[in-house]
Amino acid sequence: MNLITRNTDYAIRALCYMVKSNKDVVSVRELVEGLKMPGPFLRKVLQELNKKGILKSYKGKNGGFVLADRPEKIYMGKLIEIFQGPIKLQEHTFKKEICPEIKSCVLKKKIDEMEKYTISRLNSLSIASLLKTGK
Amino acid sequence: MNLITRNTDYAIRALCYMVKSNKDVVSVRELVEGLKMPGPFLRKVLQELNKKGILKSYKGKNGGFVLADRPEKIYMGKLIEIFQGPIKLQEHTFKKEICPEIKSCVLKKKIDEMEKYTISRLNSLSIASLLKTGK
DNA sequence: TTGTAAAGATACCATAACAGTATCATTATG
DNA sequence: CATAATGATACTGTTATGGTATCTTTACAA
Repeated sequence: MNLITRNTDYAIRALCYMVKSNKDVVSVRELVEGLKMPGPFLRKVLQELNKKGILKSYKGKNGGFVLADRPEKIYMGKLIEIFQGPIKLQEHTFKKEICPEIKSCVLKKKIDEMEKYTISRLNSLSIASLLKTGK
Repeated sequence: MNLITRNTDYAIRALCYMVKSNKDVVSVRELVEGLKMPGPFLRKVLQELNKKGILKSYKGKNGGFVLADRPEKIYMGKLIEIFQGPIKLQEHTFKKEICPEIKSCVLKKKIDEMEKYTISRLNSLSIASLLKTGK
């Protein structure tokens, strides 16, 4: 199972790298060199982050990407949602057609509990908090 | 994401059905009629449960399956493991080749925490506890 | 003693999600 | 105005999931 897929993962690492780099603008080329990721894929990821307002982009020579907000304000929950949609521990299964006893389904209730816990955790975890090493 | 895949789900429902039926032996045919599941697939699921000691099987006419243990002793964690392998919220991602900073990776630690929580929950949830409705 | 209704074993198949590539257009900058 | 960057989009390979299909084996009951 993957709570976090590859594109979300790349997004997280790229954002961390950008914060640590302390530069005005960071290009895909630089990120690829620093992080050993497949370039075209990472580009697609960053374009998506731009569309969703996490990054700002600058085209043309010396262009690149910049965080649109402080790293304290960028949460894992949001990033996951961007690339994977709403966070769910269980998809499709608990629908009427598949699970006729959905209303009384104890399993569904329990999984919903776990889901809430997971979501709240992910929503309290920011890029900034990932960078506080040794603490 | 699917904490529980279809085969695990079918296994859970079949086991619940068998407990509620109060019969000595329950055949696949009966389960298919009662639960509206694809027969061949369910058969494969039950065969697996038999191999793993969750069910006992009887071949031949009037044959079928019986729980090998009390429903209080059959846990979701175990069922998931049978069909999906060890429970993981995150696979493959946190390996050296992909995540060079694995030792200090804060994200990994946080996800490991969530994983432990989830596993402990699933391991405290038995077939019997799913059947205690209204409580 | 034999037909039949069950499970056992295995091989095969369709679909969708994931991970990634390839290409061409657009836009700043020097 | 060449070039180095992003924007947009279409395509592709692989794998996991969710099944089918088929043949074998076994036991009961008439």
